[in-house]
Amino acid sequence: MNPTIKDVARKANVSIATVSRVLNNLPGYSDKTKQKVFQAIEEIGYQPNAIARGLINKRTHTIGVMFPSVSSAFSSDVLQGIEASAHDHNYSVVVCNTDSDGKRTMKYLQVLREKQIDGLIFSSEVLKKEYYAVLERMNIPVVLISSESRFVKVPYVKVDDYQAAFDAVEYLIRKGHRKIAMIGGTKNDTIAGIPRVEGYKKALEEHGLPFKPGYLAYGDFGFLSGCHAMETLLKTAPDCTALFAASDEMAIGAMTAAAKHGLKIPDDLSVMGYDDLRLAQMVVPPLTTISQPLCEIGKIACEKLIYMIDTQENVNSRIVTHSIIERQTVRILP
Amino acid sequence: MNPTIKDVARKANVSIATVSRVLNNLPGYSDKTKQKVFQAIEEIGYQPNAIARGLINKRTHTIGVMFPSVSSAFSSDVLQGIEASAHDHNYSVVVCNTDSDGKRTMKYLQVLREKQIDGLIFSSEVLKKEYYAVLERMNIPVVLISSESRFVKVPYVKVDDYQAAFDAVEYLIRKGHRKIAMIGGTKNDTIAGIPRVEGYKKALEEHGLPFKPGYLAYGDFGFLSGCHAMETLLKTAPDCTALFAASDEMAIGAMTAAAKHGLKIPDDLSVMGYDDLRLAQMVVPPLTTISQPLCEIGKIACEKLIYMIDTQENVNSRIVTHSIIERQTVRILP
DNA sequence: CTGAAAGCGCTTACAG
DNA sequence: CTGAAAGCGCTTACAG
Repeated sequence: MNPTIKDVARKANVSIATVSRVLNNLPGYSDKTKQKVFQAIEEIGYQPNAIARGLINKRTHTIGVMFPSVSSAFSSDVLQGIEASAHDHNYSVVVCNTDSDGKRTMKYLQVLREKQIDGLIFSSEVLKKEYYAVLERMNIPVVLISSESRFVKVPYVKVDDYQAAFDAVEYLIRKGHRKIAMIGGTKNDTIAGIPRVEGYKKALEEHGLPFKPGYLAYGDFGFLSGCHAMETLLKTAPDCTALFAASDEMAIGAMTAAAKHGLKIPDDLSVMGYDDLRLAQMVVPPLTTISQPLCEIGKIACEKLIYMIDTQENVNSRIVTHSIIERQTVRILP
Repeated sequence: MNPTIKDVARKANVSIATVSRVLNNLPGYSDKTKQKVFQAIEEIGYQPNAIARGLINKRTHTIGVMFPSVSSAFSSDVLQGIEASAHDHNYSVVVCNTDSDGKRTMKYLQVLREKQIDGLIFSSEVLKKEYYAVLERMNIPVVLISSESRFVKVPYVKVDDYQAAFDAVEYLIRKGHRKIAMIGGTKNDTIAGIPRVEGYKKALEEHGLPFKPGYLAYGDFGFLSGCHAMETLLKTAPDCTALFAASDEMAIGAMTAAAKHGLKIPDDLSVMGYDDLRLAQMVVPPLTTISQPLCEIGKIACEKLIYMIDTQENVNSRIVTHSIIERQTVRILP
């Protein structure tokens, strides 16, 4: 049995109320009692019971974090940031893997509610009405990562995918490319799929370049899908000089497929990715790509969440700046 | 204010004791009351408060997980497995990032204790005496991942690194290689450093091959260190035909460095990695490597932990089987 | 089958 | 400055 506040009270010869006061740094005791109490705590190795505390305070100092998949490079970097910030503020984080499954998500929302978490970070998925309904009943703050919700004003923090894709393609154009193909992510993905394709189209348009359907292929963000998409593009866009892929994995898949067909990168084909995974620096040649400050996104989201918990005030969303990491897969066209 | 058990008791016209009974599926009420209670629960949208429950039951259905870094490929895959298994058993998992820092670890141990977690999974680091001392006072079960502790009998689940390295090198030998170099991980790392080097030496020895110090270089498991180590080996082991690296990242770094010097892989140099990261399949040529079932390791560890929590019994350690993933970086020597 | 009451380990008015 | 007591939302003997 772990010692309780009663034990220290007895040991220090004071009431539990007094012990509680010194524990919580409240006013109302002499220096002498304070010493006595601390000594007693020391001697019996007392640690407060956060559960009992939580029952009264209605604060658990715990937040929930939901990812479609905790093991993705994206999630794990974001999680690292969240954890760091949470720890700084004395919060714990419980991780939930939704598998992008509605039932699982609802189940999780329920257990998080029962466990009385103080707030929730919801990442990389659309916040369905159904989810929001329970969040509302839980009456806890939520912040979204890489996602927005139109019908409610929940703050989000994310990169502007549309703009980032636009910038990537414009970068290619500035390097002299006119025939630029793209491999999009999952076709109807409203978060990382559609906006990036739109940014691509917009960049072409602004620079007076025609959009040709044959120049656009789709994958699912994964390596293999990048290989396949490249095979397609080799037929439908044989004359393109540059390629923008909506993920590093697809970009690398495309590079692999291109190499199989004897294309040299960047001499015969320039390639740009999106994500800046660790592996982007490891491939040959190293991949030029779009970088999102994932760890920082996690930190910012967590900070916003804790701010909302502490103040009960609302908070603004935040578009975080992406950047172009120049490496060696883009060639300057004369 | 969320509704409490009192509210449903009032609504259903029964005592809170009765509500509690139907909630917990205990015997002692008529079918009619059961219906009434469920109806009341439904109507007012009641959810039990796990904190109040935890205070009495001394069970929080929460486990802690400590990693040196949650964002590493290793940790995130293991975490995925842990989360999956925990969820299946109705446990939540709170993640802790120790940064391999003793103070941070102790701090975390303390908050986990205050939060009354039911058990702990401790990954990829040596369980110091200091840590174990608080764990003992917490009186909760612990299981280690990819780590063992000599002075206490805490169960672990891991791959046999010594054996895995041995197998890798033996594989190379079977393919006809006699001059095999190695890039070891962090030199004094007792978990993933030393054992792999020992396995390498043992395999050479068993096959009557001499161990030459010049054939062994050290890195820190990272990509860059692999590049550097390869540069060294090119001088100290210019005639080697095969290389075993203690991590995929180092293997790929070595491949990159070798390529810079005009070596073709696997024609001029065979390479074997360790980890089977996603990127192992993406490099050209795809890397032959040692695979650990990370997700499964996480699951097994979690299952063992929950078993210990439930039964209070001890549990055996588990060596999980690694495998050799044959891809295209090892050439058969005539 | 059902309820009143004690108690889990704390915090917080309230009274002195 | 200090303590007795109520209460947070539950569970669990105990009595009926």
